[in-house]
Amino acid sequence: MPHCHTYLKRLRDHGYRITPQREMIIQIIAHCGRHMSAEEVMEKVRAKTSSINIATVYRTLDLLVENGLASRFDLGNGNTAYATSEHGPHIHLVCKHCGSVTEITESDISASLDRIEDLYDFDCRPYHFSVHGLCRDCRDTRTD
Amino acid sequence: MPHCHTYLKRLRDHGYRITPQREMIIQIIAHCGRHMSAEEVMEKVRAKTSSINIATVYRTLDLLVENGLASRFDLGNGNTAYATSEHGPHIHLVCKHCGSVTEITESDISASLDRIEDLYDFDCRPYHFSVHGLCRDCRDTRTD
DNA sequence: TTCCTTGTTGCAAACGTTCGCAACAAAGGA
DNA sequence: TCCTTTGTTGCGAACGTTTGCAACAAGGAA
Repeated sequence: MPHCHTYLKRLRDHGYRITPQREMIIQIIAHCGRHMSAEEVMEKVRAKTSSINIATVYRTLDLLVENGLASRFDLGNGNTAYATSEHGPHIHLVCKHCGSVTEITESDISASLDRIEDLYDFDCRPYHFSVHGLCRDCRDTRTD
Repeated sequence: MPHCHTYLKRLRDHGYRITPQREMIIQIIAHCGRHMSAEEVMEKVRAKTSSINIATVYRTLDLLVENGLASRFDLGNGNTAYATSEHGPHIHLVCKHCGSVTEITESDISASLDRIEDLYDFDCRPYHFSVHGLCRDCRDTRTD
């Protein structure tokens, strides 16, 4: 459900300027239902227009993350992905073997987050959060 | 409690060769009680001997992580740290504002890990695991 | 509408990390 | 002991990402 104008409004309300580059990048990640790497966003940009600089793509994605409009995920092996945060926090199970990513809901771990807040007086903001391990298929075929 | 010879033996038992470079890197991270970045390891190396190549430092740290002798931590803002895994899994609370790192024990979140395993049939291996949020001091001084 | 302020962009350089490759050397066998 | 095999190293190039800076342009004021 893309709401590009909502994202743009939020940015404008925060005092940021709306540029053609930002509009295009927001449109791309809002319309793409899944998470994307910066390089994938770049490719979509190139397909549409005379290429935006890659530094601008990174800066715009960072801007969205900083303002809570998108999430940044560490997919392991050094890869980073982004997605709009329409559905609240995203928590991922990343398989160390095959790299598959399973999305879970925050409520599945809320008990532990509450416990951490109580014990350590630490305000958990798990907007991007990955648990690394082995998915069922990979666990069945290896033992380490 | 450094047990360099234990680490070296484990590597040899796995079929890896023991080189002066590996001995030195293992000695450095085993004797340093806290987590270190690759660059910090490199500095310690330089202080002791005619510099080992940085690529060798990264390769050795990766080797230790892959063989369960060390852990790799994502400290947020793109920084990565390493530490020997003498005390079992390390779970960190990383403050998004000041970057402070608080170590917690696995038992604090074991209930959620068990729940994830049950619900998603996913074998959690949280040897390196970070929860991002705000520490008490930073939470008290800002609201976002 | 035009002007001005200042946030944003593109570029190029730099960063931390990884990779390919030829030279080297650890470890086992003769 | 020396030889052989092959895993490891150092080097340089490349990767993905971030940064500094001068030129540009969004958006408000006149």
